[in-house]
Amino acid sequence: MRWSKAFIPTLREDPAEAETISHKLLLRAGMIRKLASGIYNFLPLGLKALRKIENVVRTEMNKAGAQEVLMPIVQPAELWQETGRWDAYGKELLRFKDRKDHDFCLGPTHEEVITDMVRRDVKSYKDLPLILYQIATKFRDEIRPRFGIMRAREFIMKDAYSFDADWEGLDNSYNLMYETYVSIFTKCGLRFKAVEAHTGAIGGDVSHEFMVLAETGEDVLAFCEKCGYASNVELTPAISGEKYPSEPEKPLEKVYTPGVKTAQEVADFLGLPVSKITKTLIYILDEKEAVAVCIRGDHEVNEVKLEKLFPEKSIRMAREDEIKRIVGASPGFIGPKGLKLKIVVDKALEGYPNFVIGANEDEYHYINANMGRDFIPDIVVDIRKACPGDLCPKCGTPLSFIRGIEVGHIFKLGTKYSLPMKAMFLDKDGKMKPFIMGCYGIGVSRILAATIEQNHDENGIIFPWQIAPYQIGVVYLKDKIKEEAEKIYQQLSKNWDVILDDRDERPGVKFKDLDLVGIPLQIILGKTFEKTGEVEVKIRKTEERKHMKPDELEEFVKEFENKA
RNA sequence: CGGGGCGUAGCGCAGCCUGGGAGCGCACCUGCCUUGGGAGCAGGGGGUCGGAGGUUCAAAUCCUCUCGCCCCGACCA
Repeated sequence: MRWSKAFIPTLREDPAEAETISHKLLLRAGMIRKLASGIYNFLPLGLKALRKIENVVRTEMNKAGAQEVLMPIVQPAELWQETGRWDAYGKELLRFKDRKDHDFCLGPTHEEVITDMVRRDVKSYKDLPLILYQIATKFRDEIRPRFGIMRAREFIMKDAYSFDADWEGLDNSYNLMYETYVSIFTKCGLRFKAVEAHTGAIGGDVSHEFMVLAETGEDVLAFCEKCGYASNVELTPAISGEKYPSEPEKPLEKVYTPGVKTAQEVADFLGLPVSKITKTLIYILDEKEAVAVCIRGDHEVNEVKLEKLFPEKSIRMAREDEIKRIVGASPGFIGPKGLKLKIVVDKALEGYPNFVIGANEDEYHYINANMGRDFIPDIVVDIRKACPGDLCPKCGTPLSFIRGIEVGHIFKLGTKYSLPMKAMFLDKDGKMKPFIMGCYGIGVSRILAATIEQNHDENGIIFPWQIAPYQIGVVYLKDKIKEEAEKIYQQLSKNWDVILDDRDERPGVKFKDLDLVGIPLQIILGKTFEKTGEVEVKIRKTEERKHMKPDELEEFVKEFENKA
């Protein structure tokens, strides 16, 4: 491609709408433009990068024996009603009616459609296992889209579904996909980690997330450097590494704590560490029952654990007015003593002597509270998020924590969809059985954003070789040497994606643009070329500059590619 | 859904409080000049000031409504 002919509208300044690095750079590099909130156009350069990612995904999926299909984005309500998700899915499912007044939705995921596809035509165990996938547009009407294509409403996803005759088969398919994902993300040049994960709206019991490690990630991962254990903190058992000193129980004392509400404020007011404060949160179950959850002030409630404690029930925090009505005191002054609610106490309070609790009376707390003496919990369980200082549930080593961007998620679904949709096959023993399913997603457009979050510097994007829209950029700085640049461009284009900056621009502009869009190798013909006949090769990532004769380039690029 | 902010040229913004010429920088076009890190000079094109209604002799500016976008919150009391 010649830059003079290319539609690559780069921007000198950061657009005001962008907050995160990847969002700013995608806009500035002329790869995407917003059409509406959470809905983006992909310009040529952005699409090219996307295609590169798709290509890696497709190649590896095919290698694993999966077969590509394409399913519609518009889906009939009937299928969603079969699994009950028409009602269960909530507002993220964008629904509408056609001219005949029939209900449809835009597909946020395709379990129903694929299950329907397979149940119509797969009748025998002989056709199993079967793994089908597509790379397609999804629509989820996110509550708050943000960070550009990182959390968009319309986005590109690779979703795969496996069908097996039994659970062993599912294990095989699942492991196969796990390995395939490892090679996909490795080939994309990403630093990532696979973690045990929460299954959420898709369902099933086992799942793993693939997380690209980046400061700006929305998820937190806990992992063990020693044994390799890793999980999303939503799931990590909280095992305290702290040993509480045995300390005689002091008498309970009510203290006046005017205007201090948060645990930190209470701690500061009383001159105690935050860990000595407890906070009591009120949750509403199924819109009728209230429960109190009591944890240390320096800990956080893990609502996924709460959900598991009360399966099948909807859970939300109580509003301030509800708390006043139920407890008779304001948030910030709630405590377990004398509360006429079910009281869930976090395990970290077991054996913890002399802590502070709210008095259930505005402006007052109790100090020197002791569990068992001053209040009796209904349940003592692990209900908090794991945090630094906690121990690995597998080997007891202190855990490490890191932020990540979820780019892949694989699930063992079992019969969650096949059973309600009556997707059955005839097994060896002559019996009808439901398919044992798995599903496997990769956020293709999100990988593009995640790649940039992980690979950039102050000058712009630094694309990994495998997914760079252009791998090589050729620049000449004087018209006199245009011919030579042209020759190099022609030559290298036979094997690689090359862009020739033939614009009538000053050198600075060309260099800035090349850096901004993140082309891994820059071949520069300027002063030195005129003098010595050697071109300069700049490696974007390391900023190394090498000089060589034009006929050495091909060999150099091959080597560079092999190391990438 | 709650709170906050913002909509003025392609992008970034000023002007609004205190009503009366629609501006600045970048980008774009023409010419000269320049050519190793987003040059300089001169000239030029481009706007229903998000939309509707109202107040006024007069509205980007004041009032009402509306649409869109961004941020925070909706989970730590």
